[in-house]
Amino acid sequence: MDVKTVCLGMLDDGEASGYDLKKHFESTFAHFFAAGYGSIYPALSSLAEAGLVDCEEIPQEGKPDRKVYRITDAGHQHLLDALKQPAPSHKVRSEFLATMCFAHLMTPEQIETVLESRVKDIDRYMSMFHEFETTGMEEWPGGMRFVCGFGKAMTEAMRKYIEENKHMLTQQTAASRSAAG
Amino acid sequence: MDVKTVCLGMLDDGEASGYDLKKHFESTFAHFFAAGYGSIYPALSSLAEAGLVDCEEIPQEGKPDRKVYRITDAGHQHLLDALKQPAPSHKVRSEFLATMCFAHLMTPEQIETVLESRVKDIDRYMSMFHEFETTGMEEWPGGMRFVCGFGKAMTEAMRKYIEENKHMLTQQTAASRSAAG
DNA sequence: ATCCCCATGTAATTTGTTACATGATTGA
DNA sequence: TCAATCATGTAACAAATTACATGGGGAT
Repeated sequence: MDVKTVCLGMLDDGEASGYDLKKHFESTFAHFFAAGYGSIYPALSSLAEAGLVDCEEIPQEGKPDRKVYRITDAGHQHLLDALKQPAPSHKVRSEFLATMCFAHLMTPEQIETVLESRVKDIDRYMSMFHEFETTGMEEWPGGMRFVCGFGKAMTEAMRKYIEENKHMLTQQTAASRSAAG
Repeated sequence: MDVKTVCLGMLDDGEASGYDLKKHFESTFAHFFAAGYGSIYPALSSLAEAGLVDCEEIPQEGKPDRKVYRITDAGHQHLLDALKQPAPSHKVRSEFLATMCFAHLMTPEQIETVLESRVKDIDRYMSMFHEFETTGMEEWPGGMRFVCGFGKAMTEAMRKYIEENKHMLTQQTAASRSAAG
C-alpha cells in the first residue's frame, strides 16, 4: 500500500483536495504514514489519469484553483482489491536506535540531548492523541479508533521504556572511560 | 544516519565483510534498520573510496574473494561526528495500520488474515529477542542492550494491544453490513 | 537430490524528499 | 507587522528495493 492507495482510501471517505489530504497525513496518519506535497500531488494526478478519481477544478481568486477529487466506482473497486493484501508490512526505521547502539562512543551530554529530543517528539504525539480523544473520535469508524489507540499505546510504551532504561546508556560512555583512564 | 554510517558503526566494533554486516542487519538491527546487499555493498565501496575504511581482499577458491573491511582513524572520527546529530529520527511506516484504517471496507475474514500475519511477525521478533537474551547479551555494550530491550518492549506492547483491541475492527465491516442490509 | 550457506556485485526501477516558485487573506 | 493558512505544482536529488548474474561446499 503506497501513498496513492492511501489517498484513494481517504477519498473513499469523502471528496477532498490535495491540501486537505495533507492535513490528514499530518494528523491521524502522522504516526505511521508520512507523505508530503511532493508525493500527494503526483499521486492524485496519477489516480486521475487512471480513472480511479474524478477531479473538479473550482476557480478561486488570488489562489491556485482548488482541485477537488472524488473517488469513482473503479477507484472504489481498486481500493477493495488493494485491501486484500494478506500481509501488509509494518516497518520501523530508527536513526534514534541506530545512534543508541553506539552510545558507548558518545558523551553523557550527547546521549541526554538525543533522549530529550525523542521525549519531546513523544509528547507531541501524546498531545495529538489526546486531542483526537477529546474531539469526537467516538464517531470514527472502528478501524480508525483501533489505529489511533495503537499509536497511543506504542507511544506510551516507548516513553515508559526510555524512562525506565536510560540508565543503561550512560554506563561505559566515552566520557566515563576518559574519566576512568 | 544512513546505511553507510550504520555500516561504519558496525565496523568500529571489529572488521567484517559485507556478508557479515548483512547478518547483523538481519539479527540485532532487524527491528529498526533494514538493509539488503543492494545497499550494503555500495555503502562499503563508497566508505572505502572516502578512506573511512580499508579493504583487504582475501582470495578464496570457488567463491568470490572475501573482502574484509576495517575502520580507519578518519572513519572513527567520522562516526563520532555523525553521532553528534542531536535529534535522530524514529519513523514508522505501516501498511498494516493503513489497511486497518479501512477495516470497514473489509470482510472479517480478511481482517483476521491480516491480524494473523502481523502476530506471526511479532512472534518471529519475540523469539529473536529471546535468542539474544540466552546467548550472551549480558556482555554487549549498554547501548545494544537498551536497543534490543526497546524492540522487545515495543513488540510486546504491540501484541498486547492487538489482542485487547481487535474487537474494534470487526464492528461494522463490509460483511456485517451486508448481513444487516 | 535438494536446500541452505557462503560471497560478491550491478543495473533498473521505484519511491520518496527537498527545494524551488507564487501569492492573497486572516488573525494576533 | 508578522506568522499562519490556504493552494498548487515541478525538478532535482537521494535512497532503497528488486531482479539479475554466478557457483562451490556441506548437511539432510
